[in-house]
Amino acid sequence: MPKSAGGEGGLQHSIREVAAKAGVSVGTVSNVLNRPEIVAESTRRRVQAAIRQLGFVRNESARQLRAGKSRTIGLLVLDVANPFFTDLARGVEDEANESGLAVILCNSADQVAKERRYLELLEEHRVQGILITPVAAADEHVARLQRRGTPVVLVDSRSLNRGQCSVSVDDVLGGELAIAHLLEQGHRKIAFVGGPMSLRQVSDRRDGAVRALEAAGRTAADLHVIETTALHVAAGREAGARVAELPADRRPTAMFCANDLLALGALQEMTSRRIRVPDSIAIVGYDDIDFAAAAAVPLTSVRQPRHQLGRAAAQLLLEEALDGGNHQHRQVIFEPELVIRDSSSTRPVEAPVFGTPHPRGVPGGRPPGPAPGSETGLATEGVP
Amino acid sequence: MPKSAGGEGGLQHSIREVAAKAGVSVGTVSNVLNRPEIVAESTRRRVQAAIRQLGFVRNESARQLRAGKSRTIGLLVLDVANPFFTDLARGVEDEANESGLAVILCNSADQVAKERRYLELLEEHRVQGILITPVAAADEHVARLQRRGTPVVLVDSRSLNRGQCSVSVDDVLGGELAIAHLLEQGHRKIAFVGGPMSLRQVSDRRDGAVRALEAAGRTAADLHVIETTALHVAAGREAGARVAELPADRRPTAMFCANDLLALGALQEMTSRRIRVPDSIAIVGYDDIDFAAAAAVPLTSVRQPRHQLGRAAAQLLLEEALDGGNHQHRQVIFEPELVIRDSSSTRPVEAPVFGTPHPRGVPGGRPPGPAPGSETGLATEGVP
DNA sequence: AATCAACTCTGTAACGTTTCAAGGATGGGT
DNA sequence: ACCCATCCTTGAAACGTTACAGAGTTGATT
Repeated sequence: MPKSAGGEGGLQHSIREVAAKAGVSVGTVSNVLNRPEIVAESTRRRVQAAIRQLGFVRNESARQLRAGKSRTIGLLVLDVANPFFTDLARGVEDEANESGLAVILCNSADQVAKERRYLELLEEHRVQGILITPVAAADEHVARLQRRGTPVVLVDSRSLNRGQCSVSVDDVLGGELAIAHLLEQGHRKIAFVGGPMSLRQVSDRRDGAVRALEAAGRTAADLHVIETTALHVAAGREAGARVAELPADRRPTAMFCANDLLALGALQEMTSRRIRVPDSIAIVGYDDIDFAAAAAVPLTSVRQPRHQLGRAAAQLLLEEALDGGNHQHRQVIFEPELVIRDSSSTRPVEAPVFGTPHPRGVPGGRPPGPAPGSETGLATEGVP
Repeated sequence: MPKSAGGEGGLQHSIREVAAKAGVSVGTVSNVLNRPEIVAESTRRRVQAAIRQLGFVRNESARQLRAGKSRTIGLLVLDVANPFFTDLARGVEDEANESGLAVILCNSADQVAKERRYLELLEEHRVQGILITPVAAADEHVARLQRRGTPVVLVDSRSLNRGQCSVSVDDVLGGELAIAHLLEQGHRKIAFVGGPMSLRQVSDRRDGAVRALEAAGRTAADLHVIETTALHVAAGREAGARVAELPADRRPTAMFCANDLLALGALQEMTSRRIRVPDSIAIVGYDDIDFAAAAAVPLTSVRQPRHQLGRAAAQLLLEEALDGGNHQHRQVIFEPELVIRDSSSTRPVEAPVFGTPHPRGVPGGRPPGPAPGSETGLATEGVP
């Protein structure tokens, strides 16, 4: 017996020691582990007993080395502290678990360097595939990964060249919904808060805002763009301060924030300056995270199907990983939905919206579900 | 040349192919990868060129198999959707990254079964160590892991038998602070909302509440305990409804919730029922997540040093993983701090508390930092 | 010349699995 | 008695990496 003998006390045991203890060959132990039905009952029991007594635990590295693939997928997001991404992550996890895969969750924190490091790490780990919300145009890295054989699915992002699958929500439409609503409320001077513009989500939402303005016979110049360096609460507070400090005649009467964290930050700043929301300034957020409804002034927001986004992305990835060669890339696009609450509407909303867990059919909203023309296989996912 | 030759196009390349292309032995390639300084400059360059041309990526499984250990640590938390845990996770990640380790983040979602599965998975991956916030008394599993040689550090939890390192915050004290504050505000009928009681965090906070009551000459019977099945927003709403529906004479005038998610849920429920907070009922939360300050009524909460908790835990783990044999287990205990905001105080607070990112020196609070008697090496971490 | 040290490089043996062709047993049918 | 099928089990060959003992080269020193 190599290493320390018997008992549970010893450190790591190998399959070989189990074999020795049970008086069989290593091949048989492996069979007990992987295809127990082909080994005789008595032997199986003997081996299982040995496994239990030794406290044997498979070495996943060795399995993977042999298999050439790991039983893991990677998920690389922009910000784990943002509830949008944790909800998305849970969707991914649910789906992956059903296929017996583990998820390695990585946080690029908006940094290209971190993103690159994590992609490398995931590739070294030979993950089955990678779900990524790219920091900027990470096209080159992603393409290289794919050429080397790692499937990649873009999450909350769209594939321009159709070179990979992607799952996203129509951010331009989201921006339109938000601004159309504000225009309808009578606002004329509107600020767009968000950044960095290199994030597609941010620029798309701004583009949607512009489009809505133009549809109402106004121009892009009517949108006061306040670019932030990041999408968290602190940046929102800062942006709020910048807005608040504008001379009264130039100050917008409404802010459309690129995500809820910014909106919550802006809201905090306004409250602390005793600027009333929505009376003095209206605020609309984006994502409709759970905390939006619980905010100081319940937040109007553009809802995205986060959990489903994650599930759909994982599904596409698994499909590609299993199909192998003849895989047809697909772009799944979900539709966002406007949820109106107090922060943008002077008139009282009909019902206490924030009392229901999942408000639906709110005026101004559109039915959820993927946009026309998108994939239908997964599309039904969008409509509960 | 085995497999597809040359170019970046081919799939996965091994060190052997790099060696062939560069006209050296595999050993040399390995040296270029791991100790480039011992190989002659010209050879090194040739090898590096080959690596680049082939798009070679190390196989981490093979490295790990050879090394017997992976370059990864596991972090198993109760709820990734809870900002408390994501903030903690970022602390862990920061610390791990500095040592070149990756973090596998797992979510037990309060389920013993999931917890067990993930522990097994992490052990199979031969992680350097595991940081865990146990669901219940997971003592047995943890002990087994340790006997087999995987270091384990309990996070936000305390080691009873001193069999492992642990990092926690004094939850009993936290409970005391909360209730002492409510008593001082004149509340006499106080509800404690939280569950399941099998979570040590929950029962400790309740015990602290009881202790504060007793210190004020009252008894445990004065605490109306409302046990919830989980610690998320929905459970908080439910609990809020239960409280709201009590006959007026039996309804408490204050609720102390075991975490902020519950508190936010309770707050939403009250608001939607037009029950005024804090006038009709005061609410105190726990954790002081970023969203607490931005709530409908800014939430009084017991703050925990989340990021530092994560860093400290990772530090202890790495220490144990490297020290190997002669490691002395340590229990690091931080102190919580009460942050008073509108949800519990009828009198206006002195300053617009929710305007500052990190309110300090709030009346009723105590200085942060580890409690006396705890480790000092890491202890200083607690005081910025 | 012979010896030595300093430098590079090579070849091979692990690491712990899984897979698979081939090798026993066993027992039923002829 | 022989052959075959069936059922289990075995042993060895991968998988890609690293570590290490040893083999060549050089160039300087005796």
